[in-house]
Amino acid sequence: MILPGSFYTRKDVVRIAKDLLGKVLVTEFEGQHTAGMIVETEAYAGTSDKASHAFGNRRTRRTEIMYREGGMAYVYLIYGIHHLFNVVTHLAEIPHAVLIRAIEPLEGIDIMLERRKMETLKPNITAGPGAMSAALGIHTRHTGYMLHGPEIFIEDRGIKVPARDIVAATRVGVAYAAEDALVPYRFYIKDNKYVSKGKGL
DNA sequence: CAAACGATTTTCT
DNA sequence: GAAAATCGTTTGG
Repeated sequence: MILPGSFYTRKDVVRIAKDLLGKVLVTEFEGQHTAGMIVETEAYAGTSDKASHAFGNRRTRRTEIMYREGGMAYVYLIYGIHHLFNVVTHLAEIPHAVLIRAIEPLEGIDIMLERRKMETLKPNITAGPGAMSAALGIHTRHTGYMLHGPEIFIEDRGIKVPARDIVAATRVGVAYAAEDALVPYRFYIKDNKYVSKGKGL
């Protein structure tokens, strides 16, 4: 089943980040169906989190989407090259979000290979937020899209991830965030080949 | 209006 | 392991 809005509007962004592990992210762009199981996420806890774009209640055209009600996509460009896909959470006016960092390909693998210009299926096809977005065809133009379709949605297919298989770690690429770089807001499925190799602290 | 920079990936040594 | 690639957003004049 497709996750309902109530899944995203909960107030505990860390809990949502953990709950998203094992869910299936699906995109349907121009008739191209691709899907993968989420294996790695990071939580960004709004105005008090120095690693968040919304730190200090900063509202700009780019971050405005995080102040909307949970349940939509926030996609932005990083390093001028990579598109990163986030899920907006919490209620309106509270800018929380979960970054989806990696998935395990399930459907439309041939399409992903083509988008990534790869010959064979290797873990790095979707290991890492920029790579994953490229494989699924996600672009900054998709910011604001609802996460219950028709083009982007996240499903619960009954996959259960045992608590002992969820690993908490520090977030990647946020060393500038001082003490907030130390919080264990990154979650991934233990021993999964598609988890990115990015280093926390 | 100009300048600096980043929630990364790839390539080359 | 280190460095380059590359551009929209943010910030300062």
